[in-house]
Amino acid sequence: MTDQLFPTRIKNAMNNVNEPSGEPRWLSDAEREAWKALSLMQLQLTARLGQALSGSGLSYQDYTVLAGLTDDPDGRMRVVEFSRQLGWEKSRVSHHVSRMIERGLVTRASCPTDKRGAFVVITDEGRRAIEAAAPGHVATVRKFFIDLLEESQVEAIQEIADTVLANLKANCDDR
Amino acid sequence: MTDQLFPTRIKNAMNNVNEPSGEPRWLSDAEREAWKALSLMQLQLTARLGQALSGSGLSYQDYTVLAGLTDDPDGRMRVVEFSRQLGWEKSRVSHHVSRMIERGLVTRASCPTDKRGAFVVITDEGRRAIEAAAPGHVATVRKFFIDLLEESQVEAIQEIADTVLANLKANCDDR
DNA sequence: GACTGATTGTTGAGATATCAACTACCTCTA
DNA sequence: TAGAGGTAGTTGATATCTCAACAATCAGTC
Repeated sequence: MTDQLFPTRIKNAMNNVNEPSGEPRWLSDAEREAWKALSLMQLQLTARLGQALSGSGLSYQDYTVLAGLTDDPDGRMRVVEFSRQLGWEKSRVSHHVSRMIERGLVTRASCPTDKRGAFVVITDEGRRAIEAAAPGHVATVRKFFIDLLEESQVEAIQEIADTVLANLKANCDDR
Repeated sequence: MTDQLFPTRIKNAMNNVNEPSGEPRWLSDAEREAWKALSLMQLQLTARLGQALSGSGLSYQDYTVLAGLTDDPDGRMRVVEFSRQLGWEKSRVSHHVSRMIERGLVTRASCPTDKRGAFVVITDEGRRAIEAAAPGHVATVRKFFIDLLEESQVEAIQEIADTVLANLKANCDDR
């Protein structure tokens, strides 16, 4: 019916690299709507999580970084590892960490085994900040996401994401 | 085992508004991992879609806007409607449209029935741009997402997103 | 050891997004 | 019709992200 995002109405395919011959396989309504709904959900959800955190003085991104650090016994993590785990560009990690350093939430430390490397280390202040924010944050995630879903749906998400991520990793370079 | 993002290690809950009494209900490993994987998937996927579009001169955001416009018979859409459909702040829509106007992809038009309102209207050039980009984009969405999933998984996504979005809408204001 | 190519992280410039005003208009009520 | 409160959209300042370039180091090979 509607053809937003992947318009079925557009029929004059030009410069079509991936489907060099003939008509491309357009998405069905169901496929298109599912992708749209998922994108919208993710946007609204992260916006909501961020706004619920606002009282704590942490952004959702700050929280994510600090949570990553508390996962390590020594409260530290390599920049490159953040980049991978969060799906952030390395420069994004670097810039964001710089900002967090200015606020006293984390520190940088050099890596003894790889002299190029740098650790991000959580400070006491950073630890206090996430400890204060965590219960409220988890409650928000529950209220707006987890508690709305059946266990099977959580499993479905995991399976889907794993499949997609594995495929992305397998095709890192090619277009 | 791991406790990233929602550290089970953090036990000293303070300032906990949402769970005023006692220990918060932390997320299980499965719940935490599923949410993390989903977030990562979305990030990597949109990054990949954007990078696949790069040859066309359109960003993923540009594509999204143009696709929304081609969905309308007159190739136009209200700013407020974009805001809702894409989950963008209205100022984000406004700024982005301004940039697209400079590139000749869209225009603004006043709304006769609501004099506060503004339409975003696709131009011929905008139409040419998305027509050129669409087949490749759809192919990318298929390659990295849709074609990897069973029909039942697409349905599951739709159901989950609908549930979550409905709940978000129901709790627009309260914290 | 020294060369080559890849990896790690930072930086600065430019692009994009958010936030808080602000204007203009609508809608409802009296 | 006037007023009050809400909605639509823009703007500018600020915050954040991306991209390309760069320096430093690593890993493998000769």
